[in-house]
Amino acid sequence: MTVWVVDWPMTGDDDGPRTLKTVTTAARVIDAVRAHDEIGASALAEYLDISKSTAHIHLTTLEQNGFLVQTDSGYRLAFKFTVLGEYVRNRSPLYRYGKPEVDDLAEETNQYTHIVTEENGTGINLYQVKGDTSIEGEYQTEKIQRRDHLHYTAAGKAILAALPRERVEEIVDNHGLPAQTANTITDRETLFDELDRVRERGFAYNDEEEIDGFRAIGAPIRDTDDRVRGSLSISGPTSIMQGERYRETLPERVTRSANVIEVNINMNSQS
Amino acid sequence: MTVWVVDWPMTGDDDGPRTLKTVTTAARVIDAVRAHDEIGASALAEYLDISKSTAHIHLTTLEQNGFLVQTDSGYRLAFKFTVLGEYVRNRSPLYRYGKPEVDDLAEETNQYTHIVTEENGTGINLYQVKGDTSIEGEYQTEKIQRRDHLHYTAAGKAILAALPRERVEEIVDNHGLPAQTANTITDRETLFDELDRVRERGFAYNDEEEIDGFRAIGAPIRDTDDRVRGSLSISGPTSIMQGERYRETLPERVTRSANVIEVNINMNSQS
DNA sequence: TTCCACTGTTCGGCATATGCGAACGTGATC
DNA sequence: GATCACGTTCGCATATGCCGAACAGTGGAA
Repeated sequence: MTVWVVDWPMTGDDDGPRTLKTVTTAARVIDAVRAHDEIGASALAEYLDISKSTAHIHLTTLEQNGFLVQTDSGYRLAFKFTVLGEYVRNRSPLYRYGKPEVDDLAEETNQYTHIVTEENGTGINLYQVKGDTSIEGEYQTEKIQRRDHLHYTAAGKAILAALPRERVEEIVDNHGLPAQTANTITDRETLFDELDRVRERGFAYNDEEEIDGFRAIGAPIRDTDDRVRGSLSISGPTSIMQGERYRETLPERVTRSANVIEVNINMNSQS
Repeated sequence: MTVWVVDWPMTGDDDGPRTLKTVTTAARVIDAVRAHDEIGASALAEYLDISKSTAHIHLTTLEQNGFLVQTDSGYRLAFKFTVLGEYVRNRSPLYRYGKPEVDDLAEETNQYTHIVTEENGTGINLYQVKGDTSIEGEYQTEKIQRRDHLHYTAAGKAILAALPRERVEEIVDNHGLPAQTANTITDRETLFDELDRVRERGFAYNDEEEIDGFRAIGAPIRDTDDRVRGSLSISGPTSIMQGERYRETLPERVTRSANVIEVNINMNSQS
């Protein structure tokens, strides 16, 4: 039975390479603050099983360095993360050249469109636009704030299919194949069979594997060296994702956009 | 002569409260990686004046904890920052309730519109939309990736005017009043006079104080307790920011949107 | 090819910075 | 006004972070 980490893979303190215990603790503090939205020294000490004074000095140190801000009732993550995060996002050619294409695609199809990349075996939602006919509510805005498993999204499967098999094995080892719906692929061999089909087709389907009643189509975006940089995907309720539109029209459209992004990235290619 | 820190205020290691030296070093590593986009152990060691082995263990520790990723030619900031940053942004009521209003305002006026908040005495660009008639190019996308001084933007001055005087003094002490253009206010008393006028009017002007040829109008967004949460502002070339539009129409429109945001925040007010 | 110069990586020892517990200060709540 | 819970400070013992030196791997130059 494999065990998978829910939030951030490998929170340090392994037996592997030498690491700095204090820094790892600081990272745990950041994750704890994130998990609680807002937290004080005492609660943090209990949560992380460290002394109150240690919790306190970690909080104040992180505050001094701009990672946390103190409010009336505790500490929370500072906007420094937003600024740094926006820098990281804009640094990525996938985002820079993908964004305009996502905008076009969303407007044209009126569906929820997003661009995804992979880091440490999980999917990062780099950009997304909801078309008019797509789902409403909190779902979309929340999605970009978290990492997703790759095996139950169209974007994720498009990426997995483009990775070398041993890398996929490693990812499955680390993160497992948790089910989201009854359709989620939870078996290793079934997943590899599916990835074969994705490679044949050139794009991936997600047929109610993440959310009941929702389908998606994802196409990979590759390097000149054929390494995946990420993927482009489009999703919506099954009611509008069916028939020829689902089998032909949308896949072609998504693949075309993915190709445009590839070309743009590779034209302006450095790094 | 006061000295101001350009990037992140107070990079720890003060004589003030006890802080963790190792964590502060890790923070310096993060800033260094950010400054270089990508960096290796040797270069980092030289840049931060630490030993190569220390640089190495810091890099690997931060990588283990998901803050850095290793590439062919060094380490760079990971998308973890993007995910955390997006969480922080969405956590902010100012962003959640401000975004739709910014979208409306930008579409209606066709100008560059943004929402700003303050942290550690600098302005954070939470959200921005460029209208059709606004400036083109890299400027807009870059702005959200950095912090700005508050004294030379309309949004910033709107915030400063709503802060208690001692807080403004403190901010000026820490960050100074560097000039951006010939119009930038660089004198302390002139600034306070200007802030008085902003308070009288209820909104702030930026008359080519940040960029030559560009004006802006900013209005504060307040709490129920009258504490500033941030501000809303609109900017554009002087050619379309003049006459009655500049003196009356736009200020009224911006102030109205700011009020709408205030109401929405305070209606759903917690935290 | 061989050499060199440059990285990244590992190791052990010493100094010290870290984490703890206990004590203190402070503000709320009953 | 007493009690509680929290944030904060203090000294101390020891774990641990930092260093220098040595080792390994890589790429280029001759």
